[in-house]
Amino acid sequence: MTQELSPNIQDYLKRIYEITSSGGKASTSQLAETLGISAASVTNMLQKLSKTQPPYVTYQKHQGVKLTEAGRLAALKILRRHRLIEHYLVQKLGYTWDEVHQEAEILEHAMSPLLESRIDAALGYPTVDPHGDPIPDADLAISGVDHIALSRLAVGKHGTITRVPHEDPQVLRYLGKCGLHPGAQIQLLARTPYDQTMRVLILESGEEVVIGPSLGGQIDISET
Amino acid sequence: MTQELSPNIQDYLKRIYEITSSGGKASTSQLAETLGISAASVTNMLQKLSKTQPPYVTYQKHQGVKLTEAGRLAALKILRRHRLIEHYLVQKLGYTWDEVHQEAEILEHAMSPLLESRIDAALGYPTVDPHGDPIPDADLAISGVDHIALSRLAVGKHGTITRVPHEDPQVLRYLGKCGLHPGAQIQLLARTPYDQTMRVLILESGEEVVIGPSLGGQIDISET
DNA sequence: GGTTAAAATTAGTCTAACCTAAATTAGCTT
DNA sequence: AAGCTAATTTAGGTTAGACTAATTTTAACC
Repeated sequence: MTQELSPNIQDYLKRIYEITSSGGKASTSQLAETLGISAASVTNMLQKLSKTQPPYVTYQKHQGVKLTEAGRLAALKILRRHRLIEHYLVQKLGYTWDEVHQEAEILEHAMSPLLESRIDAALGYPTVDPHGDPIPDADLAISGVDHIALSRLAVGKHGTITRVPHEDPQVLRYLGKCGLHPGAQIQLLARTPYDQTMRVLILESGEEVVIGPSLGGQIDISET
Repeated sequence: MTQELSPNIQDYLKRIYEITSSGGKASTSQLAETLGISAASVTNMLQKLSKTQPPYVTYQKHQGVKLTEAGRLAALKILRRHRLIEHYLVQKLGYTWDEVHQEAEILEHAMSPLLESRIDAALGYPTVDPHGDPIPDADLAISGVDHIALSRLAVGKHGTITRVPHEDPQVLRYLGKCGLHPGAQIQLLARTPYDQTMRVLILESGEEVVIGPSLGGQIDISET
């Protein structure tokens, strides 16, 4: 049961977790696309992961996959490592938040339980990573904060950024330049009816930023 | 030419470097033994490494291998990462010197050039790792300190420990308990003629330790 | 200089991932 | 309800790196 999973498999499980965390199933083509491999390869792996003892996913032909409890725990374990590393690189080694995802993507697979706990302690047992994503604790419990997508915030309302997308360095550099990091106070000034583009006021700097709907859907807010 | 070498190949090159650093060639069986794989697998790999463009080793049937310049540089690159990691884990994350080798063995393959330089800077550009092994600099230049094996020190002479073996945690815990770390001042009190066992005085603590010849051959001293 | 033991090599398999090309299925549109 | 298209699966092949078993080479000894 607790035989070490290959880095490869861990990546699959992590990706399935990310895709399904907002509900539903992960499709073969979604996985193929985001993992950068062919759909045929994904099918193979999903079949394999559904036939292990215990199975890590529930799979039915043409229906996509969901994680089993074993799969969810394996995904959380690697996600914890990923996010701890991101936090550590920013806090202790002077990385910027757009540099850490790629680095963590590799380091997460090279991290022993001891290193994990040392880094956790060195950071003071953090609960979120630099992008605002929650870090599962040592028992893999993960906090489900309730936030709302910026794109769903009502016009005129105030809020605090809680989470931003974490993968795309370009997006992160842009957000960073605007001051749109977790903790930043904002007010939604307007939303264009036609294309849903938003005008956002950043309270700290008093500056105004324009955010499109697709990016707005990936930024989370807690209303204040 | 500068296509990334696989972790596997890096391990081979590193091992060949370690075996041949005191001169001579690395034999198939030495490599098989220390890498923990079969001799047949090693032969395969050596043939492959001697046929790359550029070749990483010079290989002739039944004659063992030596690194080419390309192979030496690749080995030093990974050795630099290995030793930087060891130093970092001890200095910044509270590891003991017997814990770091295994950890570095894995992390070295997950280390980007950026991480390497950040860790190097965070440590103040160290020149030796916790076991006294020299760390190649960013240009892969490595300092050739001249030391002598403890087992070759003349009886009665004083010296400073410069290097200890780095792989075996048990040996390291023992040496640590004795106070036999790089920098420690010692005097060789006696060497038994029959079995070459040595009595060593540790000046700092005033304690006396007995060291066998095989361990003594792996501890380096600079005479004082 | 021949015998033999140890070391090294060859030959042939195996597994984990990936791939492409071909076949099948699901689900939408008429 | 038939047909079409996109998604998915199957079939078959590749590569890296390991293995075992069988063979060959080296070197050492009498």
